Amino acid sequence: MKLTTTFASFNLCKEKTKDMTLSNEQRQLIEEFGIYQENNGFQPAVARVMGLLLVSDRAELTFDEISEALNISKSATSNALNMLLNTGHIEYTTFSGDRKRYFRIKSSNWRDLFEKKMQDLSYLNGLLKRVLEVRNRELPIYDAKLNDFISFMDYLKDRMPSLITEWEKSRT
Amino acid sequence: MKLTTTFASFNLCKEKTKDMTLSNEQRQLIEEFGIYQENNGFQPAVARVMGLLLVSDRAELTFDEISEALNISKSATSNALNMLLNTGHIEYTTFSGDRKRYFRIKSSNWRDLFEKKMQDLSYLNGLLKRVLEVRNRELPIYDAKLNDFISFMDYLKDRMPSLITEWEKSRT
DNA sequence: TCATTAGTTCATAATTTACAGAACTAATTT
DNA sequence: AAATTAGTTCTGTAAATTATGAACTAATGA
Repeated sequence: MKLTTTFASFNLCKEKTKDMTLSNEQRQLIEEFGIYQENNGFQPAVARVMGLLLVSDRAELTFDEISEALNISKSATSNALNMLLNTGHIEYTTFSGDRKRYFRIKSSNWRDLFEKKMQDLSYLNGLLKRVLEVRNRELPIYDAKLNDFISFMDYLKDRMPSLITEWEKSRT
Repeated sequence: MKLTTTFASFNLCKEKTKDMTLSNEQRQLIEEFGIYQENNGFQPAVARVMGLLLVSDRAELTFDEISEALNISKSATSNALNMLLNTGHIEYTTFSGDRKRYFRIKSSNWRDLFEKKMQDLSYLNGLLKRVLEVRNRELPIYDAKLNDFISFMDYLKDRMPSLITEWEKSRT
């Protein structure tokens, strides 16, 4: 364990009031969120980094803080951060006179995440439409059931913009 | 390659008109759907079995037909079918005087699949609510953004039943 | 000029997974 | 009683995944 807390004499923008110690609930939640995101196709370490940036009291963390908080090697940290940068899940800020990068969850992340889930459903729907085209069932009942699902997905996609508008109105 | 087409003299319920040969488009679609379902956490072979049962001209296929059509071993077939039975994605019928089981995609599968996607979002939302509870951010803007997402997910969940009703009405 | 910082890249080790093949079972048929 | 059918279960393994540690780079600081 290394002491990382430094007392810089001037501290303009970086919110260094909080230190990095995580409560047990925070650690627990990082793991649960991590497993959730593993199931969404993220590598374990990548998923934990997302979790840490999400539950940490500090919104922005440095490379070393992440590496130490999660007890993962520098290479794993490097790999995870670049992964998340490339996929647009995180971003970083810098401060003049400080070589470190401060990583945080991208603010647009939530809307994007939902957008992606919808696009995923849309892709599935495209596949299912092709299924109807290529298969040749004797009984029309099977196609009818599949058509129902496709139709509902299309309906949902159509209604989504107005749903968002309604939601925005509902919370003024 | 083995000849599997048998000409039973009486053929009451089983739709044996079609044989099992798959077109190139069908094979292609099995792979694409397979990859899609791999990304949803299914094992490759399991995902291919789902794909086959989806795109096949025959709605119901036997163990051996599946094994041969996909060129996977009996153990892989057994494992895949039991997996899919346990998770409720497929079911089977039997016919008296025939020891084979005829596997097909569960008819409720589409609604269930959508239901599951929604439950997944709901679980994520639960995690994010806990995130707000355990973390202690200086700047309220971060919590506000997360709250927006949570709020929209809750709204969507509330509206879902009425959306389904509206959709049903819209297609009479 | 030497040391330190903030990472990156590479080779490799440790797991994990996903399947094949063979041996097995339990029921049915010959 | 022997053979066949319709699978299941077990063992081994090839391949893929994931992370580590060490060596490296490029910039800054003493």
